[in-house]
Amino acid sequence: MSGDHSHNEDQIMGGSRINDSHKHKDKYKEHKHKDYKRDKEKSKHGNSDYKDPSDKKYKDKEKMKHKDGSTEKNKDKHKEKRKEDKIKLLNDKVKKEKENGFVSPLHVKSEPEEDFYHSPKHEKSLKRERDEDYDSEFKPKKIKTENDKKVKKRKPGDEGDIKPKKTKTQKEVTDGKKKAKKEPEEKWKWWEEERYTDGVKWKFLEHKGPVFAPPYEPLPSRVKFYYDGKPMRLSPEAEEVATFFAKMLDHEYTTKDIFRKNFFKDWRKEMTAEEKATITDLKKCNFTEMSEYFKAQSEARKAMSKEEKQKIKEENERLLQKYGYCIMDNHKERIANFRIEPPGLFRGRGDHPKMGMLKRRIRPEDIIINCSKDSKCPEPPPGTKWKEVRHDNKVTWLVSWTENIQGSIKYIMLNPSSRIKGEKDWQKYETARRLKKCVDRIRAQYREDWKSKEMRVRQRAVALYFIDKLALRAENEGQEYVVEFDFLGKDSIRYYNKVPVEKRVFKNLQLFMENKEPDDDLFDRLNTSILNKHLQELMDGLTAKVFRTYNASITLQQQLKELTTADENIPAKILSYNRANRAVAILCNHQRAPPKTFEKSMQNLQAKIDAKKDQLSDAKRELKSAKADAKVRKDEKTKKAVESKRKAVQRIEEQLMKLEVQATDREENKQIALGTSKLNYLDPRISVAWCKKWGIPVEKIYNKTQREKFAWAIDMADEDYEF
DNA sequence: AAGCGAACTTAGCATCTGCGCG
DNA sequence: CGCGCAGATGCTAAGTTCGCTT
Repeated sequence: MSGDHSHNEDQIMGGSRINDSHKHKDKYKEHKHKDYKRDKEKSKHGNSDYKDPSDKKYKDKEKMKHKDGSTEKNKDKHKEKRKEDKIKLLNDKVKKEKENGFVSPLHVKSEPEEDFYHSPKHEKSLKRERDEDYDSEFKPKKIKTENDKKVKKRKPGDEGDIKPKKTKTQKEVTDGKKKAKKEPEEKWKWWEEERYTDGVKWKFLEHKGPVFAPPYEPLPSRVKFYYDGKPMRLSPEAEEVATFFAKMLDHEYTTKDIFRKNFFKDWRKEMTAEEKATITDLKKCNFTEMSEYFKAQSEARKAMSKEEKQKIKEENERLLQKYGYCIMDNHKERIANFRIEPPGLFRGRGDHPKMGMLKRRIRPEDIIINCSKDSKCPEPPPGTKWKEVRHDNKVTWLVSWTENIQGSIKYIMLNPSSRIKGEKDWQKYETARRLKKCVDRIRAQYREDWKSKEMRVRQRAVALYFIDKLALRAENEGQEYVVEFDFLGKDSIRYYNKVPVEKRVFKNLQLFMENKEPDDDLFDRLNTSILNKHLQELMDGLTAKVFRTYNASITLQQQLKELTTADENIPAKILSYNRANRAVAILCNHQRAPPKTFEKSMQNLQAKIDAKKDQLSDAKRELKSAKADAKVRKDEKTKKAVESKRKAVQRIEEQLMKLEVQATDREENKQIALGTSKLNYLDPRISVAWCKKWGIPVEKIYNKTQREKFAWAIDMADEDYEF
């Protein structure tokens, strides 16, 4: 593997970064608000009833802001501002501990790796993409029929026999027209089939439509709402919205001004004229009875008998069976989210200006159905109509609607285990593998470009450097020049990192800052469109996020190689795996708040360990005495006793060690979330190969859902797979 | 060529589930 | 045989990218 830089332990397991970077509630105090400039008031889309005057105001305000910054030309700039990023350059002659030795307190807007995106399109047809993105050795086409290694080849559609794992569900599918085809009893290996090459996503698509949120059930009349101390009966519409608020009473955000203001405004819109006249001050509203009622309800639900619970479960299962699957091109596929999002109060992440707004109930009239012409089109609920039925096989969604908060479109799509998602995922990793082949060249080039006389090129090159390494790695070159990043990234997760950079990069950054106000764009000659065009020239299909995928996967592979020791037992190997995974998660800044129960659960585990230790010393003592006994008696029976004691000791030792490993793992994982990288950035074939190589059951690494998503990888990767 | 919207991926937290334990 | 917890799953917001439009 070529030019991957290796990380030193410090950086990977790194102390300060993680500690510094967990989210904290008051981050906005320091960071001001996440600036929601991107909010573009799309509400025009037929949701005018929710259009909110204050939104407009917000928008206008935004505009003004933009104006004076004179930086409003492109999207990435919006983003930069929005994030309120800062890069502080610090001259690190001052050692780490002296962090206030900033040479230059300049605050410059900058971007985290993925912020330079945004490309112009380059017409790359879907078709081409498909074909080229797969590495030839795994071209399904080839595999298509008979090939190969372990696969007991079978074409989908043949009669089955493999363990009918999914049989039950599969059976029913056949009710429709697909009957003839006889649905495969075994799992369908879509990865062995020919792919579409022309942007077509499917030929046949049939489904039952979405499941709507249950209608509102008015509160029993004994549950009162009080206004200004006096009980008040609300109209069902107003009451429903009030219950949304009541359900959140325990949450901190019901105390936030913006939240309350937005809620109150939207709530009033649902009120009758009289209600509106009466209820003019949210502070005078008392929702506690409602809140108590819901708490009681949820208690009651927990206390339900198991028959009742069973019944609910069965009902859910029925719904799943009916609505949770579709038929796409002769195969029954699982739908990811077949339930429409229920109404409620919007809670954006971070300091969202729209928090508290009413997210309205979606009705059939809001829904667009997508299915094939020759399918049985889903029926809208009696007495209603769909907004539209279309037959667009160039997209993958089955149902869509426009949401009223941001005006964006929401979709119902297939599960990650489906062919359509899996192929795309596979393709993503193939693109990253292609990057592997030319990453040295690309790196060499951007380093060269740091010296360019064209500002544009320099900026592009520095940006690319950050995209490549920054979030993902920090090289240790002398530590003489350090850049400090501090901004809010996706989901308002704080990104905080100090990165040693090469001198040239540092100097360039200083240059970029010359003659600029702290609020100006650091990369003023760069936008995502330029960058992306450039990337596209460097490698077909290259976009900024490919670097993330590549760096994540290559790091996993490297770390696995480095951390796995042949003579370790399985739990120890798994710890190594998790550590490798953790290195990636840290690189990608995948953090989590330490689980609320973390301390407690750690203590529990420690208690178990202590207990196990006691048990072990007991067992050892017994072994000893058995041995002594055997020495004297020398009969078969005592010999046997010694043997069994010995075994017991061994077993307990093993258990103890397992617990200890578990404790280590958990501790190290305190504020790291492994799931995201595992699911989205790590080529699953690396993990599968590792499992095969070391004889680790793949279940130890991937749970059921993950195995379903990565079925293709589990099936096709052998132990010498190399990313 | 920039701006926008559609489509699709990524993300962390909330809620649920089922299993091991007392 | 219920309880509590950890891990699994659900949910939906917030990203990226592409390509169309103007």
